[in-house]
Amino acid sequence: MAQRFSHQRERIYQTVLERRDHPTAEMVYQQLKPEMPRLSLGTVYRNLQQMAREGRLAEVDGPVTRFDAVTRPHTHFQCRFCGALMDLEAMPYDEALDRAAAAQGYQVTGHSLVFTGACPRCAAQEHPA
Amino acid sequence: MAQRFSHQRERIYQTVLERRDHPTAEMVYQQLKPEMPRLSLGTVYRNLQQMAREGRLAEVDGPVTRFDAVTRPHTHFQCRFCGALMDLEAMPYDEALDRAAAAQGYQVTGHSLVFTGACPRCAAQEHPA
DNA sequence: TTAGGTGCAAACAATTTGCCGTGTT
DNA sequence: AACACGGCAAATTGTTTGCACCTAA
Repeated sequence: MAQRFSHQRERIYQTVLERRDHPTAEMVYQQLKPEMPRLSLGTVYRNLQQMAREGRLAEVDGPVTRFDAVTRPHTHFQCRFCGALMDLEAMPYDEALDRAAAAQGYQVTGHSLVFTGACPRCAAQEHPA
Repeated sequence: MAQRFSHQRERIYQTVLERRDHPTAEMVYQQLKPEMPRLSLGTVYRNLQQMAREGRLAEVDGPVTRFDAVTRPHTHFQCRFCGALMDLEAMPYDEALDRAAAAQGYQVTGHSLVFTGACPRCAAQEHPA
């Protein structure tokens, strides 16, 4: 019943932790394949999902699911030009938001806040709104 | 080049508009099939996507994409028990949020705010936190 | 008449699962 | 030894696309 140690799982976790770009299962797989040639994509999916269930990783949903090793509440920014998903500092209203939602009759356990727009790099190029 | 009138598209739009549960393509298809037996799921996907591009509908992403006829900024609540996705009144901090994110160096064009927890109905049943 | 729209089926892409051998405890 | 884990491939599921026909303008 209890969980056992697994070399693969630890490397998968470290990969998500070290990368700051909230990788997808495929991205993790591609990165690890060279050093673990027998690794299978199914294993990556299974472990990411398992760690997400346990709260060791956070899932960020979208057309393709991304994973985040930062589980404390924070905010994301998605660039609609390059597609990158990056972290933002916590919003000043974080707790106030949960309270406001709770006031509408819901039991709130958390929230997800994602901003959309142009990241500094893409904005610097030619991207007229 | 210009868009033409299409009976199917209008019924698809009305369906999303009338339902308040942010239906998926499949849900729209199931609802319309009885009255339009020759309707195809591909057509539903094509039209939903087209209307989303035009801004006539909003896309809410997740493992399965949902569609929303309310395109003015507002907030969603997702129940983690029954899976329902419902509207919340606008949060009091809506514009302040965009300003806070912009202060971190991004060109913000919008945001998505989704709360998670138990909806009133599920909370009323047996769902200890 | 002439694009745009539709139905249908095949193609795709992301993710899950069954099976069976392997590794941790 | 027991049972979680991993590899592999097949199966599911959500979504897109090619093509020939239909229809609004």
